[in-house]
Amino acid sequence: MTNKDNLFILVGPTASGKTSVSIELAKRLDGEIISADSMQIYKYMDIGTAKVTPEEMDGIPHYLIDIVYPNEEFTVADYKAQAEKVIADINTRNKLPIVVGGTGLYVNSLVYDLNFTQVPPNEEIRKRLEDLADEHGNEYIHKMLEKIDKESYNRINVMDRKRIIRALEIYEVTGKPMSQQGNNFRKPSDKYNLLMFGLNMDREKLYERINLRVDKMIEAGLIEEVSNLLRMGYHKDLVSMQGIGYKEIIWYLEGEISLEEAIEHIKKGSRNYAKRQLTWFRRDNRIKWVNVDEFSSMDQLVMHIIDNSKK
RNA sequence: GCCCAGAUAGCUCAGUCGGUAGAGCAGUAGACUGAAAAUCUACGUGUCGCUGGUUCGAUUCCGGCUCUGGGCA
Repeated sequence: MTNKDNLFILVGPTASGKTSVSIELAKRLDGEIISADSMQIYKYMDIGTAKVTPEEMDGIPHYLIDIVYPNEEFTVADYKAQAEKVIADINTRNKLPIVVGGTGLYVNSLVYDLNFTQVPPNEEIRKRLEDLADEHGNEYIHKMLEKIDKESYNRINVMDRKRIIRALEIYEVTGKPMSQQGNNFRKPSDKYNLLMFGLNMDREKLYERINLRVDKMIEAGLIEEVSNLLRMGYHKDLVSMQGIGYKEIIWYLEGEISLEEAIEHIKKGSRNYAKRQLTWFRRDNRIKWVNVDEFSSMDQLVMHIIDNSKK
């Protein structure tokens, strides 16, 4: 009955060319871009996150980039809330919102039936459970989970401390097991007129592009970017500083590894990450995949996507 | 030219007192409910350099050859 908001989504592994394709798409579809990237939200972290530059944007509005300082907390729930607001706003102006990014959980927060309103992280509880696990082992807290939430206990591996703790935290705060919080990760949201496209290419080519891009980041001054962040007081164990490219350069700056080793680590980390991203997106069968290699020009590629979005 | 040491998984190497082999890394697949570039799980067949010999049986022992290090001339 009521017209649903439109939402166009472009996903893909790191270095697959999302940025340039999205800008081209936005120009031709009268769109505006919303990033779905858990690292590009941070200010001052530009080179290592391969953030769009103002020149590349070419006048297309971009949202959810540079929205917090590297020492600020930002979670999926924040992402979902802000992104939904921006999407609604773009729709009321009769423009097309285009979500672009590689962070699977962020994208899924928009396209699956999830709500994150119930239990914000509680550092006190986490610390206490963390200490318990340190003292008695993961098995101990895993057993605690078994008693209160069998379903989550079966789903979560003993070694996955982070998720065990989260499940216990939710129970402690609400008195209800995590598995009964009413989120349905498998149920697609019907909130939008949705179009999803995924960029991909041969694995070998993708890895070559990743390796090359890491070299370019170093040339572009990644080391300076990281030492500036440290100088500004952003500490190495902040979530933001755990990003690929940042933690490794910090190891190098602290003399733990050579620059060459750091670069290899960054390349490997990025390759592994790209693979994990693909695992995430492959399971969503709403995504129409586009093999970048099959197109000889950006123009052709973008036209192909636009043609397919009309069907 | 001679002497020595190697040659085993994509890489670095272990091993088989003779019964066709296994670690680390790389890689692959997967999970993901407020850290997600995080966190976690699973997955190891390769003419054991080539070629003869001994043997019921050789990647393993012996000979020759090729290649790679190192040394001596």
